[in-house]
Amino acid sequence: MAKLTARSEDYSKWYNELVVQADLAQHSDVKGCMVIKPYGYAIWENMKDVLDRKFKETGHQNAYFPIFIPKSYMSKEAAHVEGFAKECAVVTHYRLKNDPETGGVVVDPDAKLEEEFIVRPTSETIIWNTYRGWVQSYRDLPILINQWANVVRWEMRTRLFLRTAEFLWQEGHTAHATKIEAVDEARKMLEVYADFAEGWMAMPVIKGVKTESERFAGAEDTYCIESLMQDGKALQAGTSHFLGQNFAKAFDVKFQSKEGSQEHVWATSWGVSTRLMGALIMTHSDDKGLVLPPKLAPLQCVIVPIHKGEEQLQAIHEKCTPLIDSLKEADVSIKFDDDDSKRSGWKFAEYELKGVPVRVAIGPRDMENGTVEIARRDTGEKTLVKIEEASAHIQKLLTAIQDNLFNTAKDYRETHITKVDTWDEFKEVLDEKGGFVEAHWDGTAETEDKIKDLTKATIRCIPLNAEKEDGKCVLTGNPSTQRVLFAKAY
RNA sequence: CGGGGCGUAGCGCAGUCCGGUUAGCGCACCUGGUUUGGGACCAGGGGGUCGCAGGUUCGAAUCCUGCCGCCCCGACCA
Repeated sequence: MAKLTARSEDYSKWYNELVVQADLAQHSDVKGCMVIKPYGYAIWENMKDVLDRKFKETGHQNAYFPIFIPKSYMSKEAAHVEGFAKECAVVTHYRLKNDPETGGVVVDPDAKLEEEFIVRPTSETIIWNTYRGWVQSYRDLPILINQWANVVRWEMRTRLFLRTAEFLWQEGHTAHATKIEAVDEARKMLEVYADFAEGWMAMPVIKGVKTESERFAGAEDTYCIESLMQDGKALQAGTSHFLGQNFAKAFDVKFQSKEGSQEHVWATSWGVSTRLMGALIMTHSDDKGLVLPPKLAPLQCVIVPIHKGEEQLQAIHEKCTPLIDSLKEADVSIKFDDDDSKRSGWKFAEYELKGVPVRVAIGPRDMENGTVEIARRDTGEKTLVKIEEASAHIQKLLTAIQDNLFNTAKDYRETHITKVDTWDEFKEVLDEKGGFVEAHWDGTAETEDKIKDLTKATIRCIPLNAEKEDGKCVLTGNPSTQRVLFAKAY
Protein backbone atom coordinates (compact mmCIF):
# COMPACT_ATOMS: atom_id res chain seq x y z
CA MET A 1 0.00 0.00 0.00
CA ALA A 2 1.34 3.34 -1.02
CA LYS A 3 1.99 6.02 1.56
CA LEU A 4 -0.54 8.81 1.85
CA THR A 5 0.39 12.24 0.59
CA ALA A 6 1.17 14.39 3.63
CA ARG A 7 -1.50 16.90 4.65
CA SER A 8 1.03 19.69 4.62
CA GLU A 9 1.96 18.89 1.04
CA ASP A 10 -1.50 18.76 -0.52
CA TYR A 11 -4.49 18.59 1.78
CA SER A 12 -6.98 17.89 -0.94
CA LYS A 13 -4.91 15.07 -2.36
CA TRP A 14 -4.43 13.61 1.13
CA TYR A 15 -8.19 13.60 1.62
CA ASN A 16 -8.92 11.84 -1.66
CA GLU A 17 -6.25 9.22 -1.09
CA LEU A 18 -7.38 8.60 2.46
CA VAL A 19 -10.99 8.01 1.48
CA VAL A 20 -9.96 5.46 -1.12
CA GLN A 21 -7.12 3.76 0.76
CA ALA A 22 -9.01 3.46 4.04
CA ASP A 23 -11.66 1.69 1.99
CA LEU A 24 -14.44 4.17 2.77
CA ALA A 25 -15.60 4.87 -0.78
CA GLN A 26 -14.57 4.86 -4.40
CA HIS A 27 -15.59 6.69 -7.54
CA SER A 28 -18.25 4.84 -9.44
CA ASP A 29 -18.64 4.47 -13.17
CA VAL A 30 -21.29 7.16 -12.96
CA LYS A 31 -19.77 10.61 -12.99
CA GLY A 32 -20.10 12.40 -9.69
CA CYS A 33 -21.50 9.39 -7.88
CA MET A 34 -19.63 7.27 -5.37
CA VAL A 35 -19.72 3.72 -4.17
CA ILE A 36 -19.76 3.71 -0.39
CA LYS A 37 -17.77 0.65 0.62
CA PRO A 38 -18.65 -1.55 3.60
CA TYR A 39 -16.22 0.06 6.00
CA GLY A 40 -17.38 3.56 5.11
CA TYR A 41 -20.98 2.51 5.22
CA ALA A 42 -20.50 0.97 8.67
CA ILE A 43 -19.42 4.38 9.98
CA TRP A 44 -22.42 6.03 8.31
CA GLU A 45 -24.69 3.41 9.84
CA ASN A 46 -23.32 4.20 13.28
CA MET A 47 -24.01 7.89 12.72
CA LYS A 48 -27.45 7.08 11.42
CA ASP A 49 -28.32 4.88 14.39
CA VAL A 50 -27.41 7.58 16.91
CA LEU A 51 -29.27 10.30 15.02
CA ASP A 52 -32.30 8.11 14.44
CA ARG A 53 -32.50 7.40 18.18
CA LYS A 54 -32.23 11.11 18.95
CA PHE A 55 -34.99 11.95 16.46
CA LYS A 56 -37.28 9.41 18.05
CA GLU A 57 -36.44 10.64 21.53
CA THR A 58 -37.55 14.10 20.42
CA GLY A 59 -40.90 12.78 19.23
CA HIS A 60 -40.32 12.18 15.53
CA GLN A 61 -41.37 9.23 13.39
CA ASN A 62 -39.84 7.92 10.19
CA ALA A 63 -41.79 7.79 6.94
CA TYR A 64 -40.95 7.56 3.27
CA PHE A 65 -41.98 9.66 0.28
CA PRO A 66 -41.36 9.05 -3.45
CA ILE A 67 -38.04 9.73 -5.11
CA PHE A 68 -39.90 11.29 -8.08
CA ILE A 69 -41.54 14.67 -7.89
CA PRO A 70 -43.91 15.93 -10.61
CA LYS A 71 -42.19 18.83 -12.30
CA SER A 72 -45.04 21.23 -11.62
CA TYR A 73 -44.60 20.84 -7.84
CA MET A 74 -41.15 22.32 -8.05
CA SER A 75 -42.40 25.64 -9.31
CA LYS A 76 -44.98 26.25 -6.60
CA GLU A 77 -42.62 27.92 -4.17
CA ALA A 78 -40.77 30.64 -6.06
CA ALA A 79 -37.55 30.85 -4.04
CA HIS A 80 -37.34 27.07 -3.84
CA VAL A 81 -37.44 26.49 -7.59
CA GLU A 82 -34.91 29.26 -8.10
CA GLY A 83 -32.53 27.55 -5.69
CA PHE A 84 -32.75 24.04 -7.10
CA ALA A 85 -33.75 24.29 -10.76
CA LYS A 86 -30.18 24.36 -12.05
CA GLU A 87 -29.23 21.04 -10.52
CA CYS A 88 -32.22 18.79 -11.08
CA ALA A 89 -32.15 15.43 -12.82
CA VAL A 90 -35.28 14.99 -14.91
CA VAL A 91 -37.08 11.78 -15.89
CA THR A 92 -38.72 12.18 -19.28
CA HIS A 93 -39.44 8.58 -20.40
CA TYR A 94 -40.49 5.34 -18.78
CA ARG A 95 -39.35 2.69 -21.26
CA LEU A 96 -36.47 1.47 -23.37
CA LYS A 97 -36.64 -0.61 -26.51
CA ASN A 98 -34.26 -2.70 -28.57
CA ASP A 99 -32.37 -0.88 -31.23
CA PRO A 100 -32.07 -3.19 -34.26
CA GLU A 101 -29.27 -1.06 -35.71
CA THR A 102 -26.83 -1.25 -32.80
CA GLY A 103 -28.14 -4.31 -30.99
CA GLY A 104 -28.35 -2.16 -27.85
CA VAL A 105 -31.28 -0.32 -26.35
CA VAL A 106 -32.64 3.16 -26.95
CA VAL A 107 -35.19 5.31 -25.19
CA ASP A 108 -38.59 4.54 -26.65
CA PRO A 109 -39.88 7.84 -28.04
CA ASP A 110 -43.45 6.56 -27.65
CA ALA A 111 -42.91 6.29 -23.90
CA LYS A 112 -42.61 9.98 -23.20
CA LEU A 113 -44.17 11.08 -19.92
CA GLU A 114 -47.01 13.59 -20.03
CA GLU A 115 -45.42 15.40 -17.14
CA GLU A 116 -41.75 14.93 -16.39
CA PHE A 117 -40.58 13.85 -12.97
CA ILE A 118 -37.79 15.50 -11.04
CA VAL A 119 -35.50 13.22 -9.07
CA ARG A 120 -35.81 14.78 -5.61
CA PRO A 121 -33.06 17.22 -4.69
CA THR A 122 -34.96 17.60 -1.37
CA SER A 123 -38.52 16.65 -0.56
CA GLU A 124 -40.33 19.75 0.70
CA THR A 125 -42.59 19.97 -2.32
CA ILE A 126 -43.86 16.42 -2.46
CA ILE A 127 -44.16 16.24 1.30
CA TRP A 128 -46.12 19.47 1.61
CA ASN A 129 -48.36 18.39 -1.22
CA THR A 130 -49.04 15.26 0.81
CA TYR A 131 -49.47 17.09 4.12
CA ARG A 132 -52.38 19.04 2.59
CA GLY A 133 -54.45 15.89 2.78
CA TRP A 134 -53.35 15.11 6.35
CA VAL A 135 -54.28 18.37 8.01
CA GLN A 136 -57.77 19.69 8.66
CA SER A 137 -57.81 20.60 12.32
CA TYR A 138 -55.36 21.95 14.87
CA ARG A 139 -55.77 18.50 16.41
CA ASP A 140 -53.84 17.03 13.43
CA LEU A 141 -50.79 19.07 14.39
CA PRO A 142 -47.94 18.92 14.91
CA ILE A 143 -46.70 16.49 12.25
CA LEU A 144 -43.19 15.39 13.19
CA ILE A 145 -41.69 13.29 10.45
CA ASN A 146 -38.22 12.30 9.35
CA GLN A 147 -37.18 10.51 6.19
CA TRP A 148 -33.92 8.64 5.50
CA ALA A 149 -33.36 8.86 1.78
CA ASN A 150 -31.08 9.51 -1.14
CA VAL A 151 -31.29 12.77 -3.06
CA VAL A 152 -29.78 13.97 -6.32
CA ARG A 153 -28.25 17.34 -7.02
CA TRP A 154 -26.50 17.61 -10.34
CA GLU A 155 -23.39 19.37 -9.08
CA MET A 156 -20.81 20.57 -11.53
CA ARG A 157 -17.92 19.46 -9.41
CA THR A 158 -17.97 16.68 -6.90
CA ARG A 159 -15.76 15.24 -4.16
CA LEU A 160 -16.16 11.96 -2.32
CA PHE A 161 -18.55 12.47 0.62
CA LEU A 162 -18.26 16.26 0.58
CA ARG A 163 -20.26 16.84 -2.54
CA THR A 164 -21.60 14.02 -4.68
CA ALA A 165 -24.34 14.08 -7.29
CA GLU A 166 -26.29 11.54 -5.29
CA PHE A 167 -26.00 11.48 -1.53
CA LEU A 168 -27.63 9.88 1.47
CA TRP A 169 -29.23 11.99 4.15
CA GLN A 170 -32.10 12.42 6.49
CA GLU A 171 -34.64 15.18 6.09
CA GLY A 172 -37.05 16.11 8.83
CA HIS A 173 -40.26 17.88 7.78
CA THR A 174 -42.53 19.17 10.48
CA ALA A 175 -45.82 21.07 10.51
CA HIS A 176 -47.03 23.22 13.39
CA ALA A 177 -49.99 25.34 14.41
CA THR A 178 -47.97 28.33 15.54
CA LYS A 179 -44.93 30.22 14.49
CA ILE A 180 -43.32 29.98 17.88
CA GLU A 181 -43.71 26.21 17.95
CA ALA A 182 -42.08 25.89 14.52
CA VAL A 183 -39.18 28.15 15.46
CA ASP A 184 -38.69 26.13 18.65
CA GLU A 185 -38.64 22.93 16.61
CA ALA A 186 -36.02 24.26 14.20
CA ARG A 187 -33.87 25.34 17.14
CA LYS A 188 -34.39 22.08 18.99
CA MET A 189 -33.17 20.07 16.03
CA LEU A 190 -30.15 22.32 15.70
CA GLU A 191 -29.34 21.38 19.29
CA VAL A 192 -29.73 17.71 18.41
CA TYR A 193 -27.24 18.12 15.57
CA ALA A 194 -24.80 20.06 17.71
CA ASP A 195 -25.04 17.47 20.47
CA PHE A 196 -24.39 14.69 17.97
CA ALA A 197 -21.46 16.48 16.33
CA GLU A 198 -19.75 17.23 19.61
CA GLY A 199 -20.73 14.20 21.65
CA TRP A 200 -20.27 11.48 19.05
CA MET A 201 -18.17 12.88 16.21
CA ALA A 202 -15.95 14.74 18.71
CA MET A 203 -16.27 17.70 16.38
CA PRO A 204 -16.83 21.10 17.97
CA VAL A 205 -19.39 23.22 16.16
CA ILE A 206 -20.61 26.79 16.23
CA LYS A 207 -24.35 27.24 16.20
CA GLY A 208 -25.58 30.14 14.20
CA VAL A 209 -28.03 31.52 11.74
CA LYS A 210 -27.36 32.11 8.05
CA THR A 211 -27.51 35.48 6.37
CA GLU A 212 -30.22 36.00 3.79
CA SER A 213 -27.99 35.13 0.84
CA GLU A 214 -26.81 31.86 2.40
CA ARG A 215 -30.29 30.82 3.46
CA PHE A 216 -32.02 27.66 2.21
CA ALA A 217 -34.21 28.26 -0.83
CA GLY A 218 -37.68 28.83 0.60
CA ALA A 219 -36.73 29.33 4.25
CA GLU A 220 -37.33 32.34 6.50
CA ASP A 221 -34.39 31.39 8.69
CA THR A 222 -31.67 28.82 8.28
CA TYR A 223 -29.92 27.68 11.45
CA CYS A 224 -26.67 25.84 11.03
CA ILE A 225 -23.77 24.18 12.76
CA GLU A 226 -20.40 25.19 11.36
CA SER A 227 -17.20 23.30 11.98
CA LEU A 228 -13.58 23.97 11.16
CA MET A 229 -11.45 21.53 9.21
CA GLN A 230 -7.71 21.01 9.74
CA ASP A 231 -6.80 23.05 6.68
CA GLY A 232 -8.54 26.13 8.06
CA LYS A 233 -11.63 25.87 5.88
CA ALA A 234 -15.09 25.84 7.38
CA LEU A 235 -17.68 23.18 6.70
CA GLN A 236 -21.41 23.42 7.17
CA ALA A 237 -22.23 20.22 8.98
CA GLY A 238 -25.98 20.50 9.35
CA THR A 239 -28.88 22.86 8.80
CA SER A 240 -32.30 23.36 10.32
CA HIS A 241 -34.76 25.66 8.60
CA PHE A 242 -37.71 27.66 9.82
CA LEU A 243 -39.83 27.73 6.68
CA GLY A 244 -42.53 30.08 7.91
CA GLN A 245 -45.79 29.55 6.04
CA ASN A 246 -44.12 29.56 2.64
CA PHE A 247 -44.73 25.93 1.78
CA ALA A 248 -48.14 25.83 3.46
CA LYS A 249 -49.21 28.73 1.27
CA ALA A 250 -47.66 27.27 -1.87
CA PHE A 251 -49.37 23.91 -1.29
CA ASP A 252 -52.47 25.25 0.42
CA VAL A 253 -52.05 23.45 3.71
CA LYS A 254 -54.56 24.95 6.15
CA PHE A 255 -56.14 23.95 9.42
CA GLN A 256 -59.09 25.11 11.45
CA SER A 257 -58.00 26.59 14.76
CA LYS A 258 -59.65 26.14 18.14
CA GLU A 259 -61.29 29.48 17.54
CA GLY A 260 -62.68 28.31 14.22
CA SER A 261 -60.52 30.31 11.81
CA GLN A 262 -58.65 28.87 8.81
CA GLU A 263 -54.88 29.21 9.26
CA HIS A 264 -51.84 28.23 7.23
CA VAL A 265 -49.52 25.73 8.86
CA TRP A 266 -45.99 26.67 10.03
CA ALA A 267 -43.13 24.50 8.86
CA THR A 268 -39.56 23.38 9.48
CA SER A 269 -37.14 21.13 7.69
CA TRP A 270 -33.73 19.93 8.80
CA GLY A 271 -31.06 17.64 7.46
CA VAL A 272 -27.61 16.14 7.68
CA SER A 273 -25.97 14.05 5.00
CA THR A 274 -23.11 11.72 4.19
CA ARG A 275 -21.12 14.92 4.09
CA LEU A 276 -20.67 14.32 7.81
CA MET A 277 -18.29 11.55 6.77
CA GLY A 278 -16.08 14.15 5.14
CA ALA A 279 -16.31 16.33 8.23
CA LEU A 280 -15.33 13.43 10.45
CA ILE A 281 -12.32 12.62 8.29
CA MET A 282 -11.07 16.19 8.05
CA THR A 283 -11.50 16.90 11.74
CA HIS A 284 -9.33 14.14 13.19
CA SER A 285 -7.31 12.17 10.69
CA ASP A 286 -3.55 12.38 10.18
CA ASP A 287 -0.83 11.44 7.71
CA LYS A 288 -1.04 7.80 8.74
CA GLY A 289 -4.71 7.64 7.85
CA LEU A 290 -8.12 7.82 9.37
CA VAL A 291 -8.63 8.62 13.04
CA LEU A 292 -12.06 7.66 14.34
CA PRO A 293 -13.76 8.69 17.56
CA PRO A 294 -14.45 5.48 19.51
CA LYS A 295 -18.17 6.19 19.68
CA LEU A 296 -18.49 5.90 15.90
CA ALA A 297 -15.74 3.41 15.05
CA PRO A 298 -17.07 0.17 13.54
CA LEU A 299 -14.19 -1.58 15.26
CA GLN A 300 -13.01 -0.06 18.54
CA CYS A 301 -10.24 -2.42 19.46
CA VAL A 302 -8.17 -4.96 17.56
CA ILE A 303 -5.84 -7.59 18.98
CA VAL A 304 -2.85 -8.43 16.81
CA PRO A 305 -1.09 -11.64 17.82
CA ILE A 306 2.61 -11.94 17.08
CA HIS A 307 3.42 -15.58 16.74
CA LYS A 308 5.39 -18.34 15.10
CA GLY A 309 3.28 -21.23 14.00
CA GLU A 310 -0.22 -22.44 14.71
CA GLU A 311 0.56 -23.62 18.23
CA GLN A 312 1.71 -20.25 19.46
CA LEU A 313 -1.28 -18.59 17.83
CA GLN A 314 -3.58 -20.96 19.66
CA ALA A 315 -1.85 -20.26 22.95
CA ILE A 316 -2.11 -16.51 22.44
CA HIS A 317 -5.76 -16.78 21.50
CA GLU A 318 -6.48 -18.76 24.62
CA LYS A 319 -4.60 -16.28 26.74
CA CYS A 320 -6.68 -13.45 25.23
CA THR A 321 -10.05 -15.13 25.60
CA PRO A 322 -10.89 -13.64 29.02
CA LEU A 323 -9.90 -10.20 27.75
CA ILE A 324 -12.06 -10.59 24.63
CA ASP A 325 -15.01 -11.82 26.67
CA SER A 326 -14.66 -9.00 29.13
CA LEU A 327 -14.58 -6.38 26.39
CA LYS A 328 -17.59 -7.90 24.65
CA GLU A 329 -19.37 -7.83 27.98
CA ALA A 330 -18.61 -4.11 28.16
CA ASP A 331 -19.95 -3.56 24.60
CA VAL A 332 -16.57 -2.81 23.13
CA SER A 333 -16.35 -4.01 19.55
CA ILE A 334 -13.30 -6.22 19.40
CA LYS A 335 -11.52 -8.34 16.83
CA PHE A 336 -8.81 -10.92 17.29
CA ASP A 337 -6.93 -10.80 14.00
CA ASP A 338 -5.70 -14.32 13.41
CA ASP A 339 -5.21 -13.84 9.67
CA ASP A 340 -1.99 -15.71 9.03
CA SER A 341 -1.40 -14.32 5.55
CA LYS A 342 -0.42 -10.87 6.88
CA ARG A 343 2.46 -10.08 9.18
CA SER A 344 2.04 -8.03 12.29
CA GLY A 345 3.81 -4.95 10.89
CA TRP A 346 1.47 -4.94 7.94
CA LYS A 347 -1.50 -5.16 10.26
CA PHE A 348 -0.30 -2.27 12.44
CA ALA A 349 -0.13 -0.01 9.42
CA GLU A 350 -3.45 -1.22 8.10
CA TYR A 351 -5.38 -0.62 11.33
CA GLU A 352 -3.81 2.80 11.64
CA LEU A 353 -4.93 3.60 8.10
CA LYS A 354 -8.44 2.54 9.06
CA GLY A 355 -8.51 4.52 12.25
CA VAL A 356 -9.15 1.74 14.76
CA PRO A 357 -8.91 3.60 18.11
CA VAL A 358 -7.09 0.96 20.18
CA ARG A 359 -4.66 -1.74 19.11
CA VAL A 360 -3.47 -4.51 21.37
CA ALA A 361 -0.33 -6.46 20.43
CA ILE A 362 0.63 -9.67 22.16
CA GLY A 363 3.65 -11.84 21.37
CA PRO A 364 6.01 -14.35 22.99
CA ARG A 365 7.57 -11.68 25.24
CA ASP A 366 4.16 -10.73 26.59
CA MET A 367 3.17 -14.36 27.03
CA GLU A 368 6.18 -14.74 29.26
CA ASN A 369 5.52 -11.56 31.23
CA GLY A 370 1.73 -11.72 31.31
CA THR A 371 1.41 -8.38 29.53
CA VAL A 372 -0.03 -6.84 26.39
CA GLU A 373 1.04 -3.75 24.50
CA ILE A 374 -1.78 -1.25 24.11
CA ALA A 375 -1.44 1.46 21.47
CA ARG A 376 -3.82 4.37 21.04
CA ARG A 377 -4.48 5.66 17.54
CA ASP A 378 -4.91 9.34 18.37
CA THR A 379 -1.52 9.95 20.01
CA GLY A 380 0.37 6.83 18.93
CA GLU A 381 1.33 6.23 22.56
CA LYS A 382 2.05 2.61 23.58
CA THR A 383 1.72 1.18 27.06
CA LEU A 384 2.56 -2.22 28.52
CA VAL A 385 -0.28 -3.46 30.71
CA LYS A 386 -0.85 -6.65 32.71
CA ILE A 387 -3.28 -8.70 30.71
CA GLU A 388 -5.69 -8.97 33.66
CA GLU A 389 -5.90 -5.19 33.75
CA ALA A 390 -6.16 -4.74 29.99
CA SER A 391 -9.95 -4.73 29.72
CA ALA A 392 -10.42 -1.95 32.25
CA HIS A 393 -7.49 -0.05 30.75
CA ILE A 394 -8.95 -0.27 27.24
CA GLN A 395 -12.39 0.86 28.35
CA LYS A 396 -10.91 3.91 30.04
CA LEU A 397 -8.70 4.55 27.06
CA LEU A 398 -11.67 4.61 24.66
CA THR A 399 -13.24 7.36 26.73
CA ALA A 400 -9.95 9.20 26.93
CA ILE A 401 -9.50 9.04 23.16
CA GLN A 402 -13.01 10.31 22.55
CA ASP A 403 -12.34 13.24 24.91
CA ASN A 404 -8.89 13.93 23.55
CA LEU A 405 -10.14 14.09 19.97
CA PHE A 406 -12.78 16.59 20.95
CA ASN A 407 -10.40 18.71 23.00
CA THR A 408 -7.71 18.72 20.33
CA ALA A 409 -10.20 19.75 17.68
CA LYS A 410 -11.62 22.38 19.98
CA ASP A 411 -8.18 23.81 20.79
CA TYR A 412 -7.46 24.02 17.10
CA ARG A 413 -10.71 25.81 16.47
CA GLU A 414 -10.30 28.23 19.37
CA THR A 415 -6.88 29.26 18.14
CA HIS A 416 -8.34 29.70 14.65
CA ILE A 417 -11.05 32.17 15.48
CA THR A 418 -9.51 35.58 14.98
CA LYS A 419 -11.10 38.88 15.87
CA VAL A 420 -10.23 41.55 13.32
CA ASP A 421 -11.22 45.19 12.94
CA THR A 422 -9.48 46.35 9.81
CA TRP A 423 -9.72 45.27 6.20
CA ASP A 424 -5.97 44.63 5.93
CA GLU A 425 -6.04 42.33 8.92
CA PHE A 426 -9.12 40.61 7.54
CA LYS A 427 -7.37 39.73 4.28
CA GLU A 428 -4.14 38.80 5.99
CA VAL A 429 -5.77 36.38 8.43
CA LEU A 430 -7.76 34.70 5.67
CA ASP A 431 -4.73 34.32 3.44
CA GLU A 432 -2.14 33.29 5.97
CA LYS A 433 -3.82 31.73 8.96
CA GLY A 434 -7.22 30.59 7.76
CA GLY A 435 -10.02 29.61 10.08
CA PHE A 436 -12.89 31.77 11.22
CA VAL A 437 -12.61 35.53 11.21
CA GLU A 438 -14.83 37.42 13.62
CA ALA A 439 -15.62 40.79 12.17
CA HIS A 440 -18.24 43.49 11.96
CA TRP A 441 -20.49 43.56 8.91
CA ASP A 442 -22.95 46.20 7.89
CA GLY A 443 -25.76 43.71 7.30
CA THR A 444 -26.13 44.17 3.55
CA ALA A 445 -25.99 41.47 0.90
CA GLU A 446 -23.95 43.81 -1.32
CA THR A 447 -21.13 43.97 1.19
CA GLU A 448 -21.28 40.24 1.73
CA ASP A 449 -21.02 39.66 -2.02
CA LYS A 450 -18.19 42.07 -2.40
CA ILE A 451 -16.21 40.42 0.39
CA LYS A 452 -16.77 37.07 -1.27
CA ASP A 453 -15.48 38.39 -4.59
CA LEU A 454 -12.43 39.93 -2.98
CA THR A 455 -11.44 37.12 -0.61
CA LYS A 456 -13.53 34.00 -1.38
CA ALA A 457 -14.68 34.10 2.21
CA THR A 458 -18.37 33.93 3.02
CA ILE A 459 -20.32 34.63 6.16
CA ARG A 460 -20.60 31.19 7.69
CA CYS A 461 -23.08 32.32 10.28
CA ILE A 462 -24.21 34.87 12.76
CA PRO A 463 -23.44 32.97 15.96
CA LEU A 464 -26.45 32.44 18.21
CA ASN A 465 -24.48 33.27 21.33
CA ALA A 466 -22.87 36.40 19.88
CA GLU A 467 -22.78 39.41 22.16
CA LYS A 468 -24.12 42.71 20.92
CA GLU A 469 -21.25 45.07 20.29
CA ASP A 470 -21.24 48.30 18.33
CA GLY A 471 -18.60 48.51 15.64
CA LYS A 472 -17.86 49.38 12.07
CA CYS A 473 -18.15 47.09 9.06
CA VAL A 474 -14.73 45.73 8.17
CA LEU A 475 -15.22 46.63 4.50
CA THR A 476 -17.48 49.67 4.32
CA GLY A 477 -17.06 51.23 7.76
CA ASN A 478 -20.84 51.43 8.14
CA PRO A 479 -22.27 50.83 11.61
CA SER A 480 -22.78 47.27 12.86
CA THR A 481 -24.22 45.86 16.07
CA GLN A 482 -22.47 42.50 16.27
CA ARG A 483 -19.66 40.45 14.83
CA VAL A 484 -20.29 37.62 12.36
CA LEU A 485 -18.08 34.68 11.38
CA PHE A 486 -16.37 34.72 8.02
CA ALA A 487 -14.37 31.85 6.51
CA LYS A 488 -13.43 30.16 3.31
CA ALA A 489 -15.65 27.12 3.18
CA TYR A 490 -16.17 23.71 1.59
C1' C B 1 -18.89 25.73 -19.01
C1' G B 2 -13.40 27.48 -19.02
C1' G B 3 -8.16 25.70 -17.84
C1' G B 4 -4.95 21.38 -17.02
C1' G B 5 -4.10 16.08 -16.93
C1' C B 6 -5.17 11.06 -18.00
C1' G B 7 -7.23 6.45 -20.43
C1' U B 8 -2.01 0.11 -21.52
C1' A B 9 -3.45 -6.69 -16.30
C1' G B 10 -7.37 -5.87 -10.14
C1' C B 11 -4.43 -1.16 -8.62
C1' G B 12 -0.29 2.28 -9.80
C1' C B 13 2.63 3.26 -13.98
C1' A B 14 6.66 2.91 -18.27
C1' G B 15 6.57 2.45 -23.47
C1' U B 16 3.73 6.87 -27.69
C1' C B 17 7.88 12.26 -29.51
C1' C B 18 11.09 8.90 -33.72
C1' G B 19 5.67 2.66 -36.15
C1' G B 20 9.01 -3.10 -36.44
C1' U B 21 10.69 -9.67 -31.93
C1' U B 22 6.18 -12.83 -28.01
C1' A B 23 3.69 -5.15 -24.91
C1' G B 24 6.99 -4.35 -20.00
C1' C B 25 7.70 -2.90 -14.58
C1' G B 26 6.05 -2.41 -9.24
C1' C B 27 2.13 -3.81 -5.99
C1' A B 28 -1.82 -7.30 -5.60
C1' C B 29 -3.19 -12.54 -6.93
C1' C B 30 -2.08 -18.31 -7.25
C1' U B 31 1.58 -22.62 -5.80
C1' G B 32 5.69 -24.25 -2.73
C1' G B 33 9.21 -23.14 0.97
C1' U B 34 11.61 -20.11 4.67
C1' U B 35 9.72 -16.28 7.91
C1' U B 36 6.69 -13.29 11.67
C1' G B 37 7.80 -7.40 18.12
C1' G B 38 6.35 -1.71 12.50
C1' G B 39 3.99 -2.58 5.59
C1' A B 40 9.10 -10.12 4.92
C1' C B 41 12.14 -13.09 1.46
C1' C B 42 13.23 -16.84 -2.35
C1' A B 43 11.55 -19.79 -6.44
C1' G B 44 7.80 -20.81 -9.84
C1' G B 45 3.01 -19.29 -12.10
C1' G B 46 -1.70 -17.01 -14.00
C1' G B 47 -3.82 -12.68 -15.84
C1' G B 48 -4.02 -7.67 -21.63
C1' U B 49 -10.03 -6.64 -27.34
C1' C B 50 -3.27 -1.02 -25.18
C1' G B 51 -10.91 3.72 -23.89
C1' C B 52 -14.14 3.25 -28.66
C1' A B 53 -14.75 3.75 -34.08
C1' G B 54 -12.67 4.72 -38.61
C1' G B 55 -8.20 5.71 -41.60
C1' U B 56 -2.75 5.52 -43.32
C1' U B 57 0.81 1.31 -43.69
C1' C B 58 3.72 -4.84 -45.51
C1' G B 59 3.16 -3.80 -40.18
C1' A B 60 -0.16 0.68 -35.29
C1' A B 61 -0.31 1.03 -27.94
C1' U B 62 2.80 4.36 -31.14
C1' C B 63 0.91 8.37 -36.95
C1' C B 64 -4.08 10.89 -38.73
C1' U B 65 -9.54 11.91 -38.01
C1' G B 66 -13.79 11.59 -35.06
C1' C B 67 -16.07 10.15 -30.62
C1' C B 68 -16.48 8.58 -25.41
C1' G B 69 -15.10 8.52 -20.38
C1' C B 70 -12.68 9.97 -15.91
C1' C B 71 -9.64 12.93 -12.51
C1' C B 72 -7.66 17.73 -10.81
C1' C B 73 -8.09 23.38 -10.60
C1' G B 74 -12.00 27.46 -11.15
C1' A B 75 -17.37 29.43 -11.50
C1' C B 76 -22.07 26.81 -8.67
C1' C B 77 -23.40 24.08 -4.20
C1' A B 78 -25.11 20.28 1.67
